Amino acid sequence: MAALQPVRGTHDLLPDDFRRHRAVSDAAAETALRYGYEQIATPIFEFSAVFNRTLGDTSDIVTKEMYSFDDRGGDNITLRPENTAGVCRAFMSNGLAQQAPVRHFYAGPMFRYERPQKGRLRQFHQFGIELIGAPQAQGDIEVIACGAAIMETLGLKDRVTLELNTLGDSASRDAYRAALVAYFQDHLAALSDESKDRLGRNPLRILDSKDEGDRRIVAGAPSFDEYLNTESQEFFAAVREGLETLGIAYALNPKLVRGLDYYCHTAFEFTTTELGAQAAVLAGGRYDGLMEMMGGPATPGVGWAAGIERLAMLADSPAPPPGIVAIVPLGEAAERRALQLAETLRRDGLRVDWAFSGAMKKRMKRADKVGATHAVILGDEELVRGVAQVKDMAQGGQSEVALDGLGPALKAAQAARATG
RNA sequence: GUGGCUGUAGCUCAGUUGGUUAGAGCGCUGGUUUGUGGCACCAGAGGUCGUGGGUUCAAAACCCAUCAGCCACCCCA
Repeated sequence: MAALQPVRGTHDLLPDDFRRHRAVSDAAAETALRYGYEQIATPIFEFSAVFNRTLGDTSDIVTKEMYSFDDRGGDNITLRPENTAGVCRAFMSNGLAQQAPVRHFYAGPMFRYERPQKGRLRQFHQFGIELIGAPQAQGDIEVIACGAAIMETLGLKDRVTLELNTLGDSASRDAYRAALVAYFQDHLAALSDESKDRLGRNPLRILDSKDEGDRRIVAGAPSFDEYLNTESQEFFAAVREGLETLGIAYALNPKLVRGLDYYCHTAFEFTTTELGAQAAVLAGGRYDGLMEMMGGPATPGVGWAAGIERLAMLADSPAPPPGIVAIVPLGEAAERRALQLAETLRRDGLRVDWAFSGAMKKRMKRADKVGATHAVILGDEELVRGVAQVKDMAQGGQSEVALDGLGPALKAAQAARATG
């Protein structure tokens, strides 16, 4: 293993990458704030039980993808593979039930030991929102609307589709699950090995199998509609009606299933066809049973998580930060003066770059390379007179400006340039 | 975890049926005289050919292993 290689499935975010990354999370945060959500941060690691209990002990995430280890005190710790469980844990730890309903959003790294692919990393970043303590369908609608608004802000509205399904309440789901298991048991021999395995862990997944043989069997499987009780049907109808009221287009996908055990009722996913197998770009649902699974009081919740890297790949590349200014001192005295000058300009709110060495030509070249709007040329002669030559890098023109008031002058010049 | 494709300078890639000092474009450095970038021209630096074995007189090219990326499955954001 090459020591200078990053760990498999991780990568560095260099300025260009990071700008994309930031553009996505900033846009999402700004939108979430407008929906009344506030940012929180939970620890990157939790006691393993937080995830074991909530994600279901048969899910792939828990059984083979968690980064778990014993710490020096002997506690079993896990690097968070997702953040909903952590947010719920925080909700209970901090007694936030008093303030319910509570609206939170988060952004940060998650860890899953998966086989890397484009848009699938071992350390990846999610942005997500959670609405806790709201059992009403309005909650589902709001949360989806917020997701849709973010897609729109990122310019992805026409490049993603919202897929929607209901998993019903736990009574409906248990009944359906039992019926499905019974049905598939009868056809066990014809099922693919993978689906045989799924039968024990997550039978709903078989419905979405890509295996030819499975599909034939699935065609005759009982349909969820027959098992959805009135309450669940009404709830789903309310969600759909709300989305229609808001003009949010969606496609019903009865095969849309959640991988994690805590979901019920609404399940949704914004998907794209532009990222290969990694189609889901923002996905979530309702998780009314989660808090109880964790040993707390029954508390309803809805939320979603979005893959920041995936969105960053789809969204337009943001422009680099504008308006940097380059200082070009000539000679030792000027060099010393430049130190102060740079500081002053920075306090005036300008972005300042300067090469620490090199002849004028080299420094001018650098000024050009970093995209400076202006070069502030400071030589011995200017120094005595308390002025600098300010060169407009785009126009090529140059004028003399007094060092006092250089900051405001540069800002004015940049502003004029930006508008003109 | 399963199957497949790929791996040559900082980047994108070329490298004929294994055969002398491994190439290009971009980028980088320096120069085209003195305190002025972009353009052009000239010159230059930079490569353990992913890594480790093996076959061969000879391997970047063939074989094996390993690591990494990518694709599909799987899983999911």
